[in-house]
Amino acid sequence: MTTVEEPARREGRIRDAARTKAEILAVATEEFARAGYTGARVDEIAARTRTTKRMIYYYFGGKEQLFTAVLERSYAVIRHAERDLDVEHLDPVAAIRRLAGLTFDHHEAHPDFIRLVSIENIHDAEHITASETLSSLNSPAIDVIHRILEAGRAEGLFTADVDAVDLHAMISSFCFFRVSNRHTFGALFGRDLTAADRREHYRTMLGDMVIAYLTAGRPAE
Amino acid sequence: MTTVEEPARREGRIRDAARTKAEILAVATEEFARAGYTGARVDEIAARTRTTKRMIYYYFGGKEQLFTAVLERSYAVIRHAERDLDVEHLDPVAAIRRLAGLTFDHHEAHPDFIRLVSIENIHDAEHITASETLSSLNSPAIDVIHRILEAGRAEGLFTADVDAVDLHAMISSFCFFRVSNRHTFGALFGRDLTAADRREHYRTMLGDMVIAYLTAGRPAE
DNA sequence: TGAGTAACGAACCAGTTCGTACATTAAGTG
DNA sequence: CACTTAATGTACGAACTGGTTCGTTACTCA
Repeated sequence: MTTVEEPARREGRIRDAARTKAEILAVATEEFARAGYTGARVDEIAARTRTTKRMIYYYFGGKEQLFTAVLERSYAVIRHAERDLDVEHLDPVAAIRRLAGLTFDHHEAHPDFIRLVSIENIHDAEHITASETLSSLNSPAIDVIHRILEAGRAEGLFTADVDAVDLHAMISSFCFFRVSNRHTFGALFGRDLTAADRREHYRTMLGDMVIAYLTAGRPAE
Repeated sequence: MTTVEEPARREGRIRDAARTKAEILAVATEEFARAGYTGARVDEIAARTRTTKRMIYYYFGGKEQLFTAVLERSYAVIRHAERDLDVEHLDPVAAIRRLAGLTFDHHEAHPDFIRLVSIENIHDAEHITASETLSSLNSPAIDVIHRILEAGRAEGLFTADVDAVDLHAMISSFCFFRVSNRHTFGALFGRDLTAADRREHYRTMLGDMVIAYLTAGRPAE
């Protein structure tokens, strides 16, 4: 152990700034999502890394900036997924249904992201507000929805003149709530909203709801 | 100050167990909602009370039990409001619309409760699960929805055979999200979902959405 | 090749935080 | 009025926590 090196084990372990930084971010994402901002421990994040706490401060500056970096990376993933939506070749009804379905899938696939957003809301979105990267981040999804809605109205399919941002809020709220509130909802109503065998049911329900809203004759107002 | 009593000031200050307990609960509710479970400080709660930290441990046992007590009291308020729903004298469509409206109003009126539920979800609802009071708490709202749906189906008004719990999830998700995620949503999309001048717009939108879903001819399935 | 620098680690520190031991006092009760 | 007990306040401590200090090592480029 003194003179003999263990090449396989030590490989790539030393002097890799990008890797160290990425590893800290990955572990921090898990830890913040698990325990909340205040509940997350810098020491714990460091311990689960192949480096030390010193490096967290070296690369990120502090706990607050680390959390902001975690949020920035997480939102970047979403933005990336939204850029690949590719639904505008479909007819408006199918396009909206597919968009809602993909939003549904994405929320289900990223529960850690949902938790981070919940946590950030508990802290009044102060990190997002302070981050130039995030506050100037336009969602491609809004543009997609906007164009689909216009096409749908042009074809006389959609009677409701909904705003794209509002529709996005409507779709997101169901997808988000289903994941974010699954624990309290399950405990209080005895129903697991994220149970695998009800997945298709809720996915369809969301699509039905949105399409029904967009295609229904507006009620008296 | 030594012999002369100040009746108005000292009135009801000493030896009032019920009052001390209630005051601790009220302050703790604010503090937990403000800072989260881990972020809330027992010392801070005590300081904002007319009593000391000793009393928190005397009456509640510890931070964890105090948080559970806060949740129990908060949910009791909801349950109480739900018992006074009184919408079943209306026709099914009006009843659902009114129920959705009242749910909407209740969420808007109790942002602290929303935050507590978000916080409890971050902690996987472990306090609710452990509390007998809460885990055995049936929501009157579900029964109300159930009966309205049956009436609506009997009258041939509602074509969709939605489950009451699912419809409750659908209504709640929008009401909840609008309050819980207002900070991140506002920061990212530049739209304040809780702005007073858009309140009626969203209230109507929710009602339209639910009714459209319930009355629409079901899509191919 | 050797000096400069980016990357890294161990140990430490000052302030905080939950919880408790101990002392005290108001209010019933016989 | 003694006497018991529920209710309350003070002071303290052990463990934790974010952040820092100081020193070391691998890489690179003149």
